[in-house]
Amino acid sequence: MNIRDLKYVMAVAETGHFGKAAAQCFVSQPTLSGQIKKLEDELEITIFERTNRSVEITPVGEAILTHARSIMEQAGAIKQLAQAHRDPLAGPLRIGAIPTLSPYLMPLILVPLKKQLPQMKLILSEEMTDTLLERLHRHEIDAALLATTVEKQEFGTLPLFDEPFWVAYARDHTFYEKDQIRLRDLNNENLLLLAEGHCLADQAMDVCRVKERQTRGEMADLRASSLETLIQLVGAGYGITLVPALAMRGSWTTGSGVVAQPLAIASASRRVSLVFRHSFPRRAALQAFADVITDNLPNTVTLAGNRKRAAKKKRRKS
Amino acid sequence: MNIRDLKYVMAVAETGHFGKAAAQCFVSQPTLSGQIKKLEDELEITIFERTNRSVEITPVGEAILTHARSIMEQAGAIKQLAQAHRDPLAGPLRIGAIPTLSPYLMPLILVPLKKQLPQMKLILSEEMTDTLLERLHRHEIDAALLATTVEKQEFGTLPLFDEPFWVAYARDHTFYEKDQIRLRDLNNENLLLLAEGHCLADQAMDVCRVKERQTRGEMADLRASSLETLIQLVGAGYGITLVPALAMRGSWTTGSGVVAQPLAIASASRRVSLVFRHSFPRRAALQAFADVITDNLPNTVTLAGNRKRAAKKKRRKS
DNA sequence: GTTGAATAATTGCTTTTTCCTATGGTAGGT
DNA sequence: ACCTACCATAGGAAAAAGCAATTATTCAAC
Repeated sequence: MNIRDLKYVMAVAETGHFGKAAAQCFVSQPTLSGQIKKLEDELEITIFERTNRSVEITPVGEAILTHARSIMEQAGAIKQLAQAHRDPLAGPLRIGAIPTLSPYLMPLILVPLKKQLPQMKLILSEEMTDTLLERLHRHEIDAALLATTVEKQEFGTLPLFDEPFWVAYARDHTFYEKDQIRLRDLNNENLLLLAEGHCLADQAMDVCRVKERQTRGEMADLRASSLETLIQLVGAGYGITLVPALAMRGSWTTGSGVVAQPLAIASASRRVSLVFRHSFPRRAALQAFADVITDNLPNTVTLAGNRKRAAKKKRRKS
Repeated sequence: MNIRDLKYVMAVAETGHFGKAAAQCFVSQPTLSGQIKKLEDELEITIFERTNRSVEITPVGEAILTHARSIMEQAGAIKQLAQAHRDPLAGPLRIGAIPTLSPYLMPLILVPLKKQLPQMKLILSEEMTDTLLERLHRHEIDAALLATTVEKQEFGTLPLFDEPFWVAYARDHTFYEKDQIRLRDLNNENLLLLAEGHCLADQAMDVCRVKERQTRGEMADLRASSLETLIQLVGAGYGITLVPALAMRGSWTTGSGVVAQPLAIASASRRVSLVFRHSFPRRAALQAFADVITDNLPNTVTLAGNRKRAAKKKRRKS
């Protein structure tokens, strides 16, 4: 059986005429005749009772017609589905992001995204790097916003921007007097960290040249579960910490008694990238999404690699 | 698009493996690969995201799968429908019969029919010859039991049996004394007829060698609308009439004051046939139906042409 | 780091199916 | 008696689907 054959049957049933049905299907009359006959032979039934003068559908044929119509509907639905999804920008894009990035980056891009790619729908999730990679592997998300380099061949990477670390300390801390804070200034401080698994914790230790078990001070075992909590600990005088630049736009920056300033350390930044499966088919959607991000970043971060900051005014006019 | 292709897609989705899917569909892996690719090209979408290691269906693919499953179901339904109707004896047979035959023949055959062809369903209608032929032409019935020969090329005929006419008269009629009633005996009688359109009326006139307008006696304009009414008129002494042999089994034969006996006229019979469209596909069903009729007739009628009366006792044993 | 196993894609060729043009045959109408 | 309208058939060309063998890639194991 064949969808085409069913279309032929429907045409004959509709027109009551093999010739007209053939024309309607853009084939020759013998072709249509043959296909109908083939189908009848295959099913071992007579669908049309025909004489030279008339074509009448049999009761069985009538019953078949009902199902044939349903099949044509479903086939049409498939084509429409394909049509709708053909624009790779359309359809939901499942994005995961790390917790030290997501709450600060998303507010920056959601509104412009709506404007620039209205047909794109985002499904966001917020998890730590390892979890995101696992979910990416399992096709549960389509791409992940990470701040670590990923080596696995399975994945590809779209570098977005470099995000400097700032040092955060309580207003009454001695750092408040300094113009520049250098690496050696950090060495004597109690570096507060996020919980294990957060890449920010590793990166902070990396910048400060400490190893996992060397965390100093009485709060060595105290690790915050979120960046906001971490800031509160800093404000309470438990120590200092490093925060990514975009987090400076968080609500905590005003009236929390915590001050932050850039570090005078060149390497003190993390590269944020969009990581995806190489096999993911909608590369264009990812690229468009990445472009929206890089187009809408504040100057506190540096665009990565070959990216240029877009001329925003010009874009708005067009 | 093609039902086969959808089956391939479903197999891949099910197994997550092109090779296994191919085996499941009894084709080679390259064949299946090629067809999937063709379908993807045709729809301009990616249905499966594949690496050497894994095959994952895309969201679009998943959506398509739903419709594909529905299509497969409908296709299966069509095959089942065909299967059910493949036995040409099965399925309803729409039979029309003339009013002077139907009420007397049907009681004889309905029970044996149920026994011999339990899968056959009859839809009966009772109308006069012309109406039946008209309905046959319009495909409203599949065959007609008639007592007239039909010339139209459109129709075919299956002769069944010859049914003699008997003469019916009131018990106090002079015929009651006669052993044999011949043509000349009829000539002086008032021949009562059925209403116009009934073939029996024409045939009775034919047998008695009278023409339409020559009907004799005071009741020339009185024509009965049914055979039962006709008999009542005979019983009331309005005249005589001819009745077909099978009608002798009717309820009127006892206690109505009407007597019937065979005519001593060789040609005084009508041939009952099954008439059908040449284009009607289920010839076997008609033949089987005809066989049931001829197998279950009383000896008052003579089987037509090449038909033999079945050995009933033997048949019952087997 | 090289080899091996697994697996989908590609290639080249064969078989099957579909399609078209031309022709045949039949029933109805003029 | 011819003409017309119509579906069926025949023969050959084109397209599609199929297969076996090979290639390419990636993961895993030694």
